[in-house]
Amino acid sequence: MDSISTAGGAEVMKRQNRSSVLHVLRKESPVSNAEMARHTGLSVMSVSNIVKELQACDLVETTGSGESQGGRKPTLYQLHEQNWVISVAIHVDNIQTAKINPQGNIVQVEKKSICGQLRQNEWAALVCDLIDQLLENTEDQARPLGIGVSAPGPVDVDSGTMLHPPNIKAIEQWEVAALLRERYRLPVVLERDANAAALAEYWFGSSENKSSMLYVLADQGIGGGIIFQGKMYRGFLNGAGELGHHTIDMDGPKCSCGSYGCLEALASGIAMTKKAETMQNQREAPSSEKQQITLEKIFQAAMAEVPLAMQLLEESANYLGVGIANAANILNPEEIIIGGAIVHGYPAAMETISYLVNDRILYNGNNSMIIKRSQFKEEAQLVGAAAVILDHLFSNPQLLMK
Amino acid sequence: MDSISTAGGAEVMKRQNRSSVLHVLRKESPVSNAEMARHTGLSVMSVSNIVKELQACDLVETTGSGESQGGRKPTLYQLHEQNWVISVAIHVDNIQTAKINPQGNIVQVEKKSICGQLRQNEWAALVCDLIDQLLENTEDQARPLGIGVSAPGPVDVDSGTMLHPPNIKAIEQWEVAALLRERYRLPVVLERDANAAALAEYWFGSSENKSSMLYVLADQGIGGGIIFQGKMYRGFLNGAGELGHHTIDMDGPKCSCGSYGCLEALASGIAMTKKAETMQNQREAPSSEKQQITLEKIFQAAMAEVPLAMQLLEESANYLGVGIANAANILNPEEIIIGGAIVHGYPAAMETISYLVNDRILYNGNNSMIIKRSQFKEEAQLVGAAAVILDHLFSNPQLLMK
DNA sequence: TCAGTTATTAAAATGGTTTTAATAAGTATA
DNA sequence: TATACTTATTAAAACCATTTTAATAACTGA
Repeated sequence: MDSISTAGGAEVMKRQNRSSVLHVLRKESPVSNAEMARHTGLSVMSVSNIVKELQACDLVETTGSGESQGGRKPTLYQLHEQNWVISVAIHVDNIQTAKINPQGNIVQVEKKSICGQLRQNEWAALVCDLIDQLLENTEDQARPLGIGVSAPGPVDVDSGTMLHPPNIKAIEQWEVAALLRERYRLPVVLERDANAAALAEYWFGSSENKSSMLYVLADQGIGGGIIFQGKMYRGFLNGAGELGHHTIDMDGPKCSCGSYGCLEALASGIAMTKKAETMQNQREAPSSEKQQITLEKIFQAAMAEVPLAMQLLEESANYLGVGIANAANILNPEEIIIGGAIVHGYPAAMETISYLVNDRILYNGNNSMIIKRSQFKEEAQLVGAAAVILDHLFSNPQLLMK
Repeated sequence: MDSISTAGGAEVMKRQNRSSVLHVLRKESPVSNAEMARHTGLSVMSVSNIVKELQACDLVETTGSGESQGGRKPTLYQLHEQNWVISVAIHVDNIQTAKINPQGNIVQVEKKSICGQLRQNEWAALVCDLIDQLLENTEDQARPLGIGVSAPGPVDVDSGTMLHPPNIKAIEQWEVAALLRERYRLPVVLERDANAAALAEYWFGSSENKSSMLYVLADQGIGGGIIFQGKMYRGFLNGAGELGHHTIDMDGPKCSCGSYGCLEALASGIAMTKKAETMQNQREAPSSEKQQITLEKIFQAAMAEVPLAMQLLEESANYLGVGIANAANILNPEEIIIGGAIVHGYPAAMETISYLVNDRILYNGNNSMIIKRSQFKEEAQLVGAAAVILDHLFSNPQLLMK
């Protein structure tokens, strides 16, 4: 059976319609039956029945009644606020877990920093510990609905496996989804971090919910996530959106990936600190006391208007502008959201980037493409992991109901 | 109503199922009811009924019976070969029209070269003339099912309007779809040329029908089309796939689009001829008789192993390799097909490009990404326009079935 | 207060799909 | 050659989520 096809009988229809209603509830809530009917194209009666079903499963609640549109006041509904999912964000140097409700609000967070090299089973133990902490003080009525995991790429989404993240040597072929599914008996979905962050922004962040969005994560490295037709586009091997590793200067410096002149080798936090170190070495005697340079310090220096720092950041913004314009010409998204430390630590970067992208983009009738800074900062992946599992559950409502 | 949503009742289900069957008939024919049921996920009974319906509309025909799989021989079906659509390919210097059947075979072609500047209404008259010629000697039983039009971008697909093609000055805001729909009383769809060529390759060409494909058209200019989950991805303003205008060398030459170092400014046919002219001028006295350089002549020179020509083409292939690798890292397609004069006039380009792409691509487990040369040459857009209208009809079967 | 609008609900009708069961037409093996 | 087993097709009945129709509820504005 073709996975693309949506053919089928009443069962398929039922699933699609419940999925549609759930997605509308998430996007438009609080919302009335009548309005949901307009959004989904279903009859009011069907929506009414479906909502009643969802209420019976404690997935939906009433939030009072809305303004009259000239007749009887509508009853408004939303996804039940007390429901929550478990969200896990695996980073190179820390792990976060959280309870997050369907509105994308963080109810509780647990975090653990990681010093030194951990083995794979130590990572596993840590993740489970943090989840257990979330579950401990649970006198909630509501059960967790599922677990979403965000992790550095590459990942195999289908099997829920972390493959071999370049900056976490000890992890290889870790079937994290299977582990958690087994242990907690819940639906589990794994997603690459930039994709998760993209979905966080699309669902709960600065996105205006256009049908296509490019999310760029500009931090120590540079990655991205793509939304096509309201859904995440992962590509063949979950490698879509790796715009950090596209060449914008064929004569540029060598990149960690082996190519030359990649955006990441020119504009990333790592590239900037490396460049700053080189400049420092040139100016001071090699034997003198060296100060450890970090991205954070570059931001601070720029805030203090140190010319070299400002120049470094401005250069980075320039490269980002060119690179993002490239991606925009290939993808032609309706909306671009830029997140990560660079645009938050040096807000002026957005101006440079916006200018360059608008200047270099081929098709942009009436300058209608939107380009914005992300709403989420460090918590992007965490909220994103929640969005990922919620998306999975809403697209497969049979996992939630009955 | 959200355009993304597939919610609805029996009517929606019916349309989706007929659409699925039609698409399977196109992809897998000749094919039995039972096999179609497996492909679509529908019951055999439903497929049987739907096929019977399609037969009644003369859309499907039997092609005898297939091999036994251990039981009764299956009756095989395919889309009726005698049906056809009208295909129109608008190029900068010529117009082609054709009758094309659902198997993608060209039944009849008409072509008209264009010398000098035509006005918009002259273009219109010419297109209609060529279509009329197709319809003239029609003692066919079957009527044409619809009209597909391929044209240089930018185009507005929704309204079927050619906006302002940079190389056809006289055309601006030409509502070509409305014109043809009015005149011939048939469904009409307009598509950008590179997208049409991409669909031609995906449906009828070298594609192995993976779920995602990047098609690159490397000719005088450089463009592209993207297939995503088996469907064309157009982007916001139908501008997706414009990888000709992404920068691969920030210090590169100025491009016609205003940017610097675009792939098109470095690797395209126009870029090569320009470069060849410059070299010629440097070597000869400016007053001497100059030979007009064309892309075709460069290919011939390379065939004759003239070093300069070979170097020019090899350089172009190099740029293409880098540019396509960039797009591959952003899109991570399962399959890349490269068409246009450059890879057909200089086949060795494929080796260079393949090598570079495979070398520079970030995620490519087991080298499983496919990279191939296109099957279609000049006729790509023409066949593509047919694919585009067929796709439209198959996705909206109510247009076909009474 | 009455006419007009919007929202919700109940019961019946609808309509395409699936199920069940029967038939048709092959293959493989003894 | 007969028998058992497969696979494909077809007909009638059952199914089931949706829509339709009609009635009711609740609010606005003149």
